[in-house]
Amino acid sequence: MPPSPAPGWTAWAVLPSAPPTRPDLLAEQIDGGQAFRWQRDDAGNWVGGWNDLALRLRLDPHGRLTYSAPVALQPRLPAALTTYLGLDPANSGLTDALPWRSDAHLADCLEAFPGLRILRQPFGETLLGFLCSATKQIVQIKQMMALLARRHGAPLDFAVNGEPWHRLPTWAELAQTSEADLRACLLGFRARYIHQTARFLAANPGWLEATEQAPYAEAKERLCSLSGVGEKVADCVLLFGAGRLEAFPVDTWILKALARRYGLDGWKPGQVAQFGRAHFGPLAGLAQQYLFAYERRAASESSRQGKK
DNA sequence: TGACAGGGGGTGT
DNA sequence: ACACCCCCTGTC
Repeated sequence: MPPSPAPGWTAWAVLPSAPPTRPDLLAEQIDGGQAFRWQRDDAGNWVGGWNDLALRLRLDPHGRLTYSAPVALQPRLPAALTTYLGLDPANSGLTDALPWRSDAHLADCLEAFPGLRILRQPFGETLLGFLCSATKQIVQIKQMMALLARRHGAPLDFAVNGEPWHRLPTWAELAQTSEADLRACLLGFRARYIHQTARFLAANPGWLEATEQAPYAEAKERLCSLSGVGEKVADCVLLFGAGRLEAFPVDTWILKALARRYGLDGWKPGQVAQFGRAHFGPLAGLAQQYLFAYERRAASESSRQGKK
């Protein structure tokens, strides 16, 4: 039996809470390593989602962010989208509290990516994404997420590029999935981490919710007790999935960025993290995202130049 | 066009 | 320090 036809999508509507932006900044915002579920559709729009929500995004000719969603989801938008994109009023103007006045490099980064926000994603989905991230690039992590969703996540009631759209599997669903089936989603050695974490979460109802609510230090300690979660992954989950802007994930990009821009050659991740918290303050995670974006762009520009 | 390294947004031992 | 898995990318 053929799938039922996809219901209609709403007309494109402006999201009033989003300041005008540029295509490259929108790409950095939703596809720059905070989230792994956004892709282009046949028309070049962004398509993505979280939980049971999915929608399309594009900029209108004035650079205003517009969205279109399956009609059934319309009542829950734009509030959910505003929160997801980190555009709630409480998050406005936070960059001004960063020490850019005394840090010329940070000032450059802020200027290069005006309006960049920390996303506010579902906690459990963020954990899944970053459990997959070890020694993987964004494109590969997105591939794992897409396979996990297609094979183990519930289909939602609409199609993207002619394919039914699936939400990510819940942790309860992952607990029912064999490690071999996870491996088949190109997870490699990460399959065991996810399998073990899923079993643990299934055996400890409420544990994830309590972790999300806990104070930063306690939440990080709890996350680090999970299989496959170290300091870097824990900080990513807390930053991008719980709005903890004090979390300062140190990955190889940040290691390189601080070595090069702040003279921290040879410093170890833990030392760099300590420097970050001391130098950038309680919003260190926000600063981190700007440094990260800046360093990635610099690397891609120099590699493009290096080619003939 | 097709192999073939090399390396990749870490964690665990 | 290394292994872990294995896909992507650049290169020949």
